[in-house]
Amino acid sequence: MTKANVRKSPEQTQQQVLSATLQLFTQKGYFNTSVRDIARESQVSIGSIYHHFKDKEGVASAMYNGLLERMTETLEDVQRGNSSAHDRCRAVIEILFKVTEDEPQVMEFMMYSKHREFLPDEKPICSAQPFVLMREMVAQGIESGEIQDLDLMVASSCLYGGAIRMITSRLDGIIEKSLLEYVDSVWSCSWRSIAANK
Amino acid sequence: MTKANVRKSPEQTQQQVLSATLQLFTQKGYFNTSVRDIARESQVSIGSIYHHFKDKEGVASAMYNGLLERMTETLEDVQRGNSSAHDRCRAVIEILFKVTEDEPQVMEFMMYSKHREFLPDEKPICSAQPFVLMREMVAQGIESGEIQDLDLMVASSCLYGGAIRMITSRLDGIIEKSLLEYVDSVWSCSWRSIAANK
DNA sequence: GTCTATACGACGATAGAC
DNA sequence: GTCTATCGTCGTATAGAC
Repeated sequence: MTKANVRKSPEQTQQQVLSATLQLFTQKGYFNTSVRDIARESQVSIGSIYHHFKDKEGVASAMYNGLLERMTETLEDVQRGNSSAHDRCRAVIEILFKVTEDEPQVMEFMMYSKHREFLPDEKPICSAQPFVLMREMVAQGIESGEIQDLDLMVASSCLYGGAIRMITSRLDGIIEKSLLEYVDSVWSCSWRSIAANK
Repeated sequence: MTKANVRKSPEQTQQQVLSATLQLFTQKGYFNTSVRDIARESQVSIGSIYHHFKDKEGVASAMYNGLLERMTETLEDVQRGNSSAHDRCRAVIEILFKVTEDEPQVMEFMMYSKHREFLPDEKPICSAQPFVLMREMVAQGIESGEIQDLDLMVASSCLYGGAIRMITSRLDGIIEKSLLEYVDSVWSCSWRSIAANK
């Protein structure tokens, strides 16, 4: 009775902090967000934040790696659930559009922040696991003959580049309708750009 | 003799500041760069910097708008120097690759920083003049029948998206060769993705 | 116009009680 | 594990001499 006056589990506390942090970082950016802001929004005291995370950078790092991991699992599901490069890559674009619509902050933080400015020890995002997986799908398509025998970076950039620009445009507010309405037309352009001639 | 003890023109002083600022912002980011840093690197005192620019944000703003203007002029040249959408858009991609190779900091600052975090009053970059021009070229191509009758955002994203990803990958160091070696293959993919069927 | 010195506030991080 | 109060640092911006 003396100790357990608060019913929050440690995991719950951490999750509250990470959730508030995601909101704040995507709204105002890392440097415009103070640890005090995080404490206020998450209803967790500064002391507790520093107890659970080494420092402010530690909060950002935990969040970043958590989101990368989630995204990696999603992409692994896509890989398992489809057999051809064509179907896999299309499913990837559909999933990315879906996440953009359902959790725009997640997409914003993953694809659209300059992590190196506040996480100097992380690899650039395009070297991170999800992007590696996306390129692997393209590589398999080249091997199987579905995709033209292009340089891997060229093929990946052309296949995913259009979709990624649609995502950033949507996050910037210059596309008003849901991205899901554009899946078909974007995909048919993207695939045509690199598909082997039958 | 009493007044003119320094032979620098005001324009030169401003240019020194802007040049040092571009280096610092692309190396360390806006928030990791202090006005003291700018003063040291540009050999201009803090007082003079605040005399010429309203504040730190003013320095960033002057630099950003200057670069946007330069880029706009370049694209207007491209527009005048070519007649078909095909030739114009190809020339745009070639110019963007060239700038990336010759002045990577310019490209980095223009396309790859989160301006809204430190220039909250600026429009998102994809609404800025150079991007508008790029989309206009696509719109003309749709009108003339060179390009399929797609949604303008879809067509622009697919046409330029591959090239833009090549640029960011190059800036991130995951492409080692000069982008100029990739112009032909990127362009043939990009154009194929949206070209009308003859 | 250019400079140096300084005021002022905010932030990250810690100490230490509970 | 959680909290409040506080410390020291650093960054922006200004004042005022030249």
